[in-house]
Amino acid sequence: MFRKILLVEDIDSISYGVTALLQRNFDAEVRSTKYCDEALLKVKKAIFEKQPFDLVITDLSFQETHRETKITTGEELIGLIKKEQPRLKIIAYSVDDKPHKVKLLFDTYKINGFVAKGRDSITQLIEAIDLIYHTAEVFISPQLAGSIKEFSIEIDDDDIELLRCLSIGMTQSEISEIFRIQHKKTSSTSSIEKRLNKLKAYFKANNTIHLVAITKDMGLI
Amino acid sequence: MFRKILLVEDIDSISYGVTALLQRNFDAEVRSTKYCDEALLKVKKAIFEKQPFDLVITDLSFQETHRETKITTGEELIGLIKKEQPRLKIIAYSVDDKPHKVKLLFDTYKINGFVAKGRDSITQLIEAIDLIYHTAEVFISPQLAGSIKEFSIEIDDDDIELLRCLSIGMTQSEISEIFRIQHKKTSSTSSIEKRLNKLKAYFKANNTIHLVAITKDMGLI
DNA sequence: CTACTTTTTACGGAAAACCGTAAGGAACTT
DNA sequence: AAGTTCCTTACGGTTTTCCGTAAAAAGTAG
Repeated sequence: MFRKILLVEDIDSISYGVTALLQRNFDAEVRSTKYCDEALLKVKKAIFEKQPFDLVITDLSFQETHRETKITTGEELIGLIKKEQPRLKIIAYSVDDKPHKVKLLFDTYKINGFVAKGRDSITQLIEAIDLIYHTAEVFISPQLAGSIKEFSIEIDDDDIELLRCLSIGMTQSEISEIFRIQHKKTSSTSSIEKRLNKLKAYFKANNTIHLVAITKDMGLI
Repeated sequence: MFRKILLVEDIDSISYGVTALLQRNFDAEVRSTKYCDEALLKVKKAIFEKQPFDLVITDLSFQETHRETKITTGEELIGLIKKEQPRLKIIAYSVDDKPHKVKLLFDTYKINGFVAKGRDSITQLIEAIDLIYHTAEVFISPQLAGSIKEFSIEIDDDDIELLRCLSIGMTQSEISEIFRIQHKKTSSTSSIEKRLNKLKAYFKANNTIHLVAITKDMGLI
C-alpha cells in the first residue's frame, strides 16, 4: 500500500479529520500542509532525499493568506507536482465539484481521483485510495460520474474568456478589441455576438446578465 | 462548561475532525448530525426529555440530498432553533464569510459566535466556546471583525430583490412591473434605474452585468 | 478549377440600457 | 401658507445590446 502520503488542505478541521482517518486506515507516513507552496517544496525535498511521496491528496481552493505565496490554487499545484514527479498519484478532494473543472483535472492534469467533499466522502476517499493503488483506473465520486460524462465540450476556452470579460464589465466591442489583439480566431463584434448567442441558447439564458449569473453559479467563471 | 453540544455539519471529514476536537477539549456530550431537519428534531427531543442542548455549532450551507428535507440552509435552521429554545447558544462555523450574511446572522438571529473555517479555525472555535460560555459577548473570527463593522446598511432588501431579478434574466421594465404589483414604494422604471445607478456607484461596477457578477461574488445574491 | 458547405464578418433596424435633466409630490421648516 | 428639501417619476437622446439577414472568406470535395 502507499507508504508516504501528502495531504494539502488549508481548513484545519478537515486536515485534522483526514489525517486521523488516514492514520487509522493505512499504515502510511502521513504528512500535511496548509500551503500550496510548502506542498511543492515537500514533494521536491522528498525526491531529493530519495524518499518520494507516492500519493498526494489535495484540496483545490485555498483561502488567501498574509504569507508571500506563489501557488494559489490546487490546480496550479497539481500541474507543478506532475512536472516534478509525473508518476506521483494525485487525488483531488474538494467541495468544488463543477463538472467543467473536474473534467479539466482529469483531461489536462491526469489526476487519478476526484472525491467530492460531502456526507459520504470519507468512505469514498478510502475507496479511491484503494482503487488507484491496486489498479490503473481513476476514481470519481459516484454522484458526479454522470454529469462529468454528459458535460459537453462544446464550450471552449474562448467562450470562458468571453464570459469572464463580460463579468468584469467590458462591453462587447471592448472584448472584440481584446480578442483582436490576442489574435484569437474570431474577434469581430459580430462573432462575439454570435458566440454569445450560442452560449445563451446553450444555457437557456434570457439575456447576457442572466447568462453571466448562470455560468457564475456553475463555477464556469 | 457546556454539557451537551450539537454539531450540525454535512461534510463528514469536518464533522469527524470537529467532534474529535470537542471531545478532546471539553468534557461534554457531543452529538452530531449531517442534516438540518434531524438537527431540529434532536433539539426538540432534548427539550422534551428535559436534557436540552446548551450549545449548537452549525455550518451554514448544506449540500442537496436525496432525502426529503424541509430545512435546507443553516440560516433557516438557526431561526427555527431559536424559536424552539431562544436562549440556546449558537455558533455558526462556515467558510461562507460574506460580511452581509454574517451581519444578518448576528442582527436577526442573535447568534453568539461566527467562526470562519480556515487555517486557524480550530483555535478560534475553542476560543469562541470559552468566550460565550463565560461571558455574554459574541465571538467573530478576528479576520472578519473589521469587514463586518464597516459593512454599511445602505443596501436594503429591495436592492437585493432587484439584483436577484436581474440575475434571473428579467428586464428593467419587467422588474418595474413586478415591483408595482408587489406595491413596493419605488416601482417606476425610472426608480429602478436610479436604484441600479446607486448600486453601480456603490459597488464600482461598469455596467449591470458587472454589478451582478460583483454582488454574486460577494454572496449578496 | 469549380461548385458547395461552413465559418466569419458586416450591416441595419428594433429593443433595452444608459445618462442627464427636470417636473411632480410629499414631508418638514418657519 | 409659502418655502425648502428630499424623493419619486417622467422624458429625451445616446450608446449598447439584440436579432435577422446577407455578403465575404475559408475550407472541402469532385
